Amino acid sequence: MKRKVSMKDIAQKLGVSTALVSYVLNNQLEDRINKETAEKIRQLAEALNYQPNHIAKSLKNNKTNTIGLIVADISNPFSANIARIIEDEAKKSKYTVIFGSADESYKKSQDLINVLLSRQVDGFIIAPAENSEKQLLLLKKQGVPFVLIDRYFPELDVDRVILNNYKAAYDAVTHLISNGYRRIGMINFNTGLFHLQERVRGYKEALAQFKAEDLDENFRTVDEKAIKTEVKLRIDELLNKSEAIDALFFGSNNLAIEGLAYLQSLKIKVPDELAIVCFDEDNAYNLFHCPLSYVKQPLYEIGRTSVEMLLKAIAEGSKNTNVVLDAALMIHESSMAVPEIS
Amino acid sequence: MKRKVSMKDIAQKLGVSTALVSYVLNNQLEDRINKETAEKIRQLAEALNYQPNHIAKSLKNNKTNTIGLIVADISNPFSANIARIIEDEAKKSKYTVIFGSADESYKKSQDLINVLLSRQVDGFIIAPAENSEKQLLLLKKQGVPFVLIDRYFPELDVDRVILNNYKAAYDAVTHLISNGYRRIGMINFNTGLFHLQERVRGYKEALAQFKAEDLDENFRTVDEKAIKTEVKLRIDELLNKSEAIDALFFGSNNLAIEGLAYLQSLKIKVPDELAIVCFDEDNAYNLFHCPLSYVKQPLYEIGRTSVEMLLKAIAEGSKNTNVVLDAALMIHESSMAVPEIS
DNA sequence: TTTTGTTATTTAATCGATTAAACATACCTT
DNA sequence: AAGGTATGTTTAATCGATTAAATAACAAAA
Repeated sequence: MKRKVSMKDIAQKLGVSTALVSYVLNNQLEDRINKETAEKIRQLAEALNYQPNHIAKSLKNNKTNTIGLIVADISNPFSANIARIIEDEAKKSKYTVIFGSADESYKKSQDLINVLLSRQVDGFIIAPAENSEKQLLLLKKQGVPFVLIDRYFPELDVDRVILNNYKAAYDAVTHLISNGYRRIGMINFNTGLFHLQERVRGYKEALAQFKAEDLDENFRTVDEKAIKTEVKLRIDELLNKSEAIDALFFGSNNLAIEGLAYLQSLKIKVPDELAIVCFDEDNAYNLFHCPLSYVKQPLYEIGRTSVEMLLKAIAEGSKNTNVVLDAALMIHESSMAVPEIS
Repeated sequence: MKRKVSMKDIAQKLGVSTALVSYVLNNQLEDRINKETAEKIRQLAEALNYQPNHIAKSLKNNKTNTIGLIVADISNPFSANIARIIEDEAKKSKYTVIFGSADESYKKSQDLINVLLSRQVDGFIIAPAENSEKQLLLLKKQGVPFVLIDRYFPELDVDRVILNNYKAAYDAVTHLISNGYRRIGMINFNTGLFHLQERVRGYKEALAQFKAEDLDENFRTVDEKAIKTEVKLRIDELLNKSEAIDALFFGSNNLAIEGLAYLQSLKIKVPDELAIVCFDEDNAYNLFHCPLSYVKQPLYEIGRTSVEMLLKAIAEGSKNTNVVLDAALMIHESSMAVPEIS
């Protein structure tokens, strides 16, 4: 790669100091600098297509204007959508985003954090992996600004933008109940991730309204690593019980996609044979034979708010702000069958 | 953010020079350095959790070990999947990825290139926007290493990893023909992007096998900015003709998703009423009422090869290598109806 | 004893930009 | 004429690491 044009090049060609070039190109000391000299510098910079070396700037300023974004998997639509929003928001403030996928592994997450730290990112936006409390605590102790999104640890007092997962699930299941469904199943990941537990809590709390005991009867979990096979098994279980479920609530978009694909292959009619509510939005939902009800996360708000909070934390230090956003329940046909009178 | 530990800190605490610290921590001059001194330095570095300042390193070495990835839109599954593969491949060689979405705008694309260049990325992987030939040519003239993926400009002699789009489309349509379909429609973007034109060429060439004239009869385009509304209009046109189409080929995943959602809402039975072949893979396809045939791009190969080529171009200069990969036609029910005998 | 070699470490320049402080010149004032 | 002020520009240190070249101390060879 050809050496790029530096301030020194400009300075030498014009017989001035690099300091002067710097002042001019940064519009500093404007009232002191000779207008013609300034103009000459500007013109030559333009002519040579001078691009400031951001690396040198960063070294001097101890500021890279870079955000490290750590998600579970950038190829997951949820992560990718958030990434896009964060990218755009960051750009508005002249920040650039470096991303990494942690794959639900706290080891990978730690590696990523280290790599990005050594690249002097000014702060992080993190959808943390399970068991990563310790590394986050360490990050906090080091005074590194960061904001958690999506996932979090309730006992960890840090900046975060999260969903009221409990309420979202509670509302979804209550909606099913009020539409007459009584044997409502839920499929969730078998995980310690708190935000997913909150969804379970919301599900059970809603169930408890009309069902005094055995709230676990129709609740199933699948292992994140064997999602394809286990979702099928769990659905089979729930459908082949003596009292088969009449509605099913999916705890995440991944689960919904796999589950719906299986229901499709079973030719199960939604909502007549089974009502459905999904968590998260997904383009894919539009291809299903029945318009799907789903819990819609305010992605834009999450992205916008997290960037805003991070930039504030970078500038003024963290205030450990806890922003809780509400989901919207998007109701469509999949949860609205007129209950049969039997 | 607390100031991070530097080599200077280590050097001062041990009363040695930073040079020595540098040599030790980089395992250089190993046979010259006193083993005990080396050990002391290593231990202190460990104890203080020293992380090298990659920015300083980059400035000195004129090498950032960073790849700039420019895609159309990181929130598009195709881009997101590629991004993930590139991330993993880059990591293997200790490279980090900065990404940006160009949104099919050559202006945004140019801005991104400038921002990433000023951040001294070592090279780019670019899925170029329409009309961006000039900026790519400039990049080439500046000696900036880059590899094009997905899209390309045939007259531009640069490194690239592309699909044989012509063959992919030709095979897809030939498959439909050999299954008895004769009135085969195609919906594509109204665009100058060469790779999409190649798909059209493949479609028409295949049609030409049994149809001498008016290859445009069942070909329609939609504007990228009005995809939702226009896809519906075009499908209506193709279905409401005096001789309605009996098969439909979508030119991209976006088009397929929108189109299939509309077909779903029209309750059109696939493949009985209409056969379908899509371009690109998408999770969403599994939710459709009929397992879909689609053209599968070798994403992993594209990602792996592009990173490999870029790193080689960074190290040794570009060889203007042109890698053309073949797609796989994944045949499922949507294109396999037994043709009615009439 | 002088030279040569070996081992261990430091010095100092460099990467490209930033910026406080110094310097230089011209012009006013009293 | 001495001092002050405004204008215009340069000097030099700095950010954190790298690395060629220099240095120092000592042992071995001539």
